[in-house]
Amino acid sequence: MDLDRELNPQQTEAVLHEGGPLLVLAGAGSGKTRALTYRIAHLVLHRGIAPWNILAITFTNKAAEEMRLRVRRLLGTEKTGIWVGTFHATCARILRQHIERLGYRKNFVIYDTADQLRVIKSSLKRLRVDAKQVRPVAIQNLLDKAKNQGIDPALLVPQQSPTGRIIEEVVADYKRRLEEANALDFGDLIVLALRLFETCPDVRASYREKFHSILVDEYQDTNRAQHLLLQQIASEGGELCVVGDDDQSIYRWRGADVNNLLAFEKDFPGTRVIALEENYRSTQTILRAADAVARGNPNRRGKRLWTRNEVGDRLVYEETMTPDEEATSIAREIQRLATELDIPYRSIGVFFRTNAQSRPFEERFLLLRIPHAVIGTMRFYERAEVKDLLAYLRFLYNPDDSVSLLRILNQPLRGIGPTTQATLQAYADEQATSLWGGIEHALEKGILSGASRGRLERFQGLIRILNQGFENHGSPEILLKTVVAQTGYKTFLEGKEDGERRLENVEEFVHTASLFQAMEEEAPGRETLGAFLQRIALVSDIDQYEDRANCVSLMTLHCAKGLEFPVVFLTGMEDGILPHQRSYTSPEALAEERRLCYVGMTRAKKKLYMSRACYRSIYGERQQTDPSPFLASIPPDVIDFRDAEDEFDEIDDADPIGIDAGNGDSVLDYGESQLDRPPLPPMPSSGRKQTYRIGERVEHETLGIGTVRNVEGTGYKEKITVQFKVGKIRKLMVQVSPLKKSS
DNA sequence: CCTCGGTGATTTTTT
DNA sequence: ATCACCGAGG
Repeated sequence: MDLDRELNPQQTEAVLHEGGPLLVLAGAGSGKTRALTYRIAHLVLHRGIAPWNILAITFTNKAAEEMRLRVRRLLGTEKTGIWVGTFHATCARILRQHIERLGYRKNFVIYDTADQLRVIKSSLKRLRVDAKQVRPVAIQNLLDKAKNQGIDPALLVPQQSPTGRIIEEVVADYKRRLEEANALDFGDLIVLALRLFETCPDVRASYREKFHSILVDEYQDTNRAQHLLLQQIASEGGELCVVGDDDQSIYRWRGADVNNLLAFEKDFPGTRVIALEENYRSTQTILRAADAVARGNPNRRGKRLWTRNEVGDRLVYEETMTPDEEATSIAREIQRLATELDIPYRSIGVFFRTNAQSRPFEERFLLLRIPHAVIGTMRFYERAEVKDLLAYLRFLYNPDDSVSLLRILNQPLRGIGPTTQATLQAYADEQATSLWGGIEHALEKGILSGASRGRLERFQGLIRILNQGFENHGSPEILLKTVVAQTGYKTFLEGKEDGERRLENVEEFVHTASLFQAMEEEAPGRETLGAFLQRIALVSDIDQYEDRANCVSLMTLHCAKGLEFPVVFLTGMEDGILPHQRSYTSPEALAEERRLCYVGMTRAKKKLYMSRACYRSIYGERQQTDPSPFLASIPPDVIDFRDAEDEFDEIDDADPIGIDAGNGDSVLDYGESQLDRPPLPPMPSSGRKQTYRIGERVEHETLGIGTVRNVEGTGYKEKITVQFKVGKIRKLMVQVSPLKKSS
């Protein structure tokens, strides 16, 4: 390991730093992963720190895997003993050891978002609350928000609101249900680890001692709870090193708080700050354009990213009429790149803001036979058949997991339907036990009658057989095979729609289990199953993303974080799509959209394309679009305007629309481009401003008070979408509707 | 108990 | 456009 030759001075400094906290501000493509892995290697090889005294936190499991690999290569050994993982995985690992100290049983399961929603819905039902009155996702958001901040969800229940009491009850019931099921949601993993350290000083002390050296990647995307956790385990004598980039903070909606990064020195006094500003990834042109976009935001730490790379090509911006044409045009360009320039498909990334935008690309690419992979849609473990089987495993691991039990009770069908389930649930509630506890109790006491009793007994018998198999060899693979065989799951699938495909998924799942088995070193048993389930609960699809196949990668901007491609297509550069409609609710949300744009742009190494469709269907309704305001920030001399129609007239009286954070002299700095112009009649040259803004309150003669959700068009074509208090959503023509502004 | 069709609501990003 | 939920009929 030759530091001087392989690292720049700032990276070297980050690697060598000893003692107090270290904050590395690492711009896009500045080789931060390199610095991090070298730092780890240096700790072990030259400073005599034992690998098991090192904790490295990454943002995704994929990043963890990669770091593990790189560290292994540097250290030259297979088993390093270093803890590398996401916050969630790390906390799960800690809790697996000590959760009994918090009154939970050791065999806890992890509830994902869907499981969480099931619990909330059943709580609502139990409390006889109409799901329309209190939306389940609203509860879910509240729970999430609280746990991300490390506070009790009860504290976030709105006190004034008429539904406050109900929400309070649901939140309390949710908590009870999860405890009863011995289940933790994602937020709990962090919060409970935090509580473990707070309430058990001895445990905390042991981890403080263990983790002499802690490294955290993507620090800008940590939330409050994670920050607190770090404060708990980072010891005074130890070394804490965090790496991040405030310009790439894109998970605010998930509770991430850039202030963790911005105010790091305040929370950890004596911090040394190092900035990595040399970019090794992109051309000068791409960097210049991206930097200009980033500058549109206030409150940045600010940095000067530079590169020794070539100037490179200008960016290409293209407008088409529809998303289909956008996809067609990009598909053709990709073909051209592949044939004329010999660019392999795998070096091309196509990004979009929302998953829903991927469809036209998939269709076009399929048609033109462009090999492609959509990253991050319909995760494997979310497919019904996989979830079913997983539920069996989870239930066998933890019989109190009622969500899983409810899923498998009648799957495959065995005549234990909703009615029976409700009866059983009511009985279990009465007995203050989990659903399975209630069922066993009911069977024992002979409370149930006739048919359903027999069916339940048969189910109980099945579970007994499975449990026996589990005791004999707890290997997930064998257990899974037993489940499939004993339940007749394959037969169950055969008749169904898409049966073939689903059977394949079952096979694949079994295969995954066998791979997992092969990785484990200990003899299979309860622990193995627990570890297997935990892994499944915490991996996402980007983690599975393998770039060995020569495919064009289609993904959302969020998925693209941390990746790079020689050629990038940034699509849907439209106001309302790239700054997403919903981000107009707050300046912070809007700033995040700009960062998202920045992240997308900085993924590109050589070529960056941006595009927009002038019309897009939203809610299945065709709407005109405006160019993304972010385009206005890009200096005109680095961008080529390519027009599908190839007509290019000047507009003289156009008003810039939306927020204008640009320097005002961009080619793209007009509100509407040629293609927007309606054929007839021509727009009047005056009165083209929008008179309403999103979020404004309005009063309608018959519909009453409402809030503006969307504004489209200007002048006599101005239309607003209003959500009225009475619950209706209406789209109204401003000029003709009996409307007035209200306060 | 299942399937079908209508209804209404709902749209960001995911550990 | 798509999905979840509900009630009616098989």
